[in-house]
Amino acid sequence: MLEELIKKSLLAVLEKYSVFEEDIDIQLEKPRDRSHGDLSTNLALMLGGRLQRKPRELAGEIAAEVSFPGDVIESVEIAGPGFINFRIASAYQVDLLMDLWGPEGALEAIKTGAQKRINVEFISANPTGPLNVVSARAGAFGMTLVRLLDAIGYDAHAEYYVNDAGLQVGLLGRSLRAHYLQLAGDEVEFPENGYHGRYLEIMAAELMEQDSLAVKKAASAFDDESFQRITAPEGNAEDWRKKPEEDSVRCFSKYALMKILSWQRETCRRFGLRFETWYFESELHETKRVERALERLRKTESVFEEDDAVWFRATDYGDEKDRVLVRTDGMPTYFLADLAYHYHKFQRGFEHAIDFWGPDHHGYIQRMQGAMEALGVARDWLEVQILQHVTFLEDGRPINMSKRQGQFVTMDALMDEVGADVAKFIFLTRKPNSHLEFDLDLAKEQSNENPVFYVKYAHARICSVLRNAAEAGIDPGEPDAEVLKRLDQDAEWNLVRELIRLPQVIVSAANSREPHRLTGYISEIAGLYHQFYHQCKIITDDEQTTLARLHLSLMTQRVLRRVLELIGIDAPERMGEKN
RNA sequence: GCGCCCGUAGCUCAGUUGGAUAGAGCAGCGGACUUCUAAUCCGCAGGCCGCAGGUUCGAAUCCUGCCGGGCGCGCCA
Repeated sequence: MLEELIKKSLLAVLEKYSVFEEDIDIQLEKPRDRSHGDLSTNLALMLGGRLQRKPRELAGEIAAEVSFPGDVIESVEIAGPGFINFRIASAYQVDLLMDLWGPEGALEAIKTGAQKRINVEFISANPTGPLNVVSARAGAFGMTLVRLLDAIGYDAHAEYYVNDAGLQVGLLGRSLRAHYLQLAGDEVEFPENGYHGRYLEIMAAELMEQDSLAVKKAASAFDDESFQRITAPEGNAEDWRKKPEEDSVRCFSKYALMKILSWQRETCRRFGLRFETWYFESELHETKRVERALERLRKTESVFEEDDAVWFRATDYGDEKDRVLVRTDGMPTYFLADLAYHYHKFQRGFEHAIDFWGPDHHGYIQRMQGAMEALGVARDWLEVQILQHVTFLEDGRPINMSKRQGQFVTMDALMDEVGADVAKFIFLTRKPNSHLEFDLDLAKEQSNENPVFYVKYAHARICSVLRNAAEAGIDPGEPDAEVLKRLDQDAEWNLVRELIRLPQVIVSAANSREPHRLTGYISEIAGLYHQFYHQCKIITDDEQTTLARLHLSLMTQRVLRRVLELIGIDAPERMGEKN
């Protein structure tokens, strides 16, 4: 690593001042202003006070004495109040660039994850309706983070938790049943707080037409292992209708759950989300994991009974209040099931777990981590990322997204209107913890001005240049260091300097859980390529120049593809209707 | 009331974890297509980084207090 080398060389000089490695954390950073060199350190400023020296003077001495092996550093200068600025030799920058070309694309060096297994859980929406746009944002973040973690050498596992055992599913069945009975002409009272979504009306209408064979067939959509436990209820809606209310509701619930999960899964596929596991809450109950988790927790003396309920002493673990585990009616709370779920996640051998939650769940973090701690799992084993809400604007006005009102923007509608790629890109331009305002009209009507096209266009433009080269009978072959070293224009080097940042961008995006750094990075790359394209004619009469610029184009293409792959966006060969 | 998040150009947001003259896109104004794709590029204009203190060589960034906005504070999930 270049930075390590510079630090080592600086430390060698610092010994004269009786400053050693353990005394100081040398910081190297890329200056904003390029005239300040490629890398800069503030160490003279940091040491000035301690050594009773003027920082600028000190910087001068250090700069004069420091030396580097090889021809890596071209120049060392002091500037400002005492910064020491380094200029990296262009030949060395070309070497760094070439590292990006191999099959691992210079990423071998950043694979620090040691194949540790990390579970990344996201979306986990209630199975009570189609996925909405909040889930879309979570999907874009979660899936990209999984790929980022894999890229730096972890074994990341995408997981979706299905709350199929709670009261909401019963309410869903009750609502579907009410819709159905209404269609069938029965007098029914709609359940209090029931689901009024149009999708349930449609589902009820479909049910009118379906015989038991059709119902069974609907279940066969689930072929993969995660969904083995999902089956269709026997018979058809007419049969269910005749049953006693409780049995009847159960059948309608089962059917609704099955249908909605098939929608959700299809929507995820369409959005490019690949979950390795769909984990069902009902399985936790069936396998007695909920009870066992409670038993285990009881042994820790952080459980007590009061008012006929069972409580977790969450206040001992940093929470504001103690929390109920088992309600007065003997039913476990969502919290207990969820904690059993996370404990099982731990038992399944994940060394770390990352959950993406909505902002309304942030008050839930303390009790969850507290309970895990009580069970003997380190507090930071579970990491919770809060994703702020998305406000969708249509006609300049926010859209009400309450499911209960039956009026919300679905993820499918979003993909229909703006496309999956545009949506993903926009979601990933903001950091997780900031609110996102998504103007639907702007995204679909003025989609040419969307940043995602800017990046795609840069990629397509490169493809076009390469096609033209091929047509002119030029075969650039593989990028070559000797050829690239002939680059001599500012626009070319601006691009080179940015391209070689790829590894560190990936590392920082992964470790900070901020995938939005990727979109910023490729927007920058795309911009620099467009500038280069305008400033430097690529295919010229000069064979050497042509070759060097084609190689630079190939490198840019490689980097754009790599990052677009991480985000899950298509890199088109040419721009057209579809993009 | 308590807790968490946010406040940066007219709008939407970045700001490399404390660095040098605070950036980009959109909107506005002015330029560049006989050209390897103009879905692009170049230029201009736009700022009390919510306010006030503090920490130090140095603060949009860290600490404290206000102001303003969002969310949470269930034996719901």
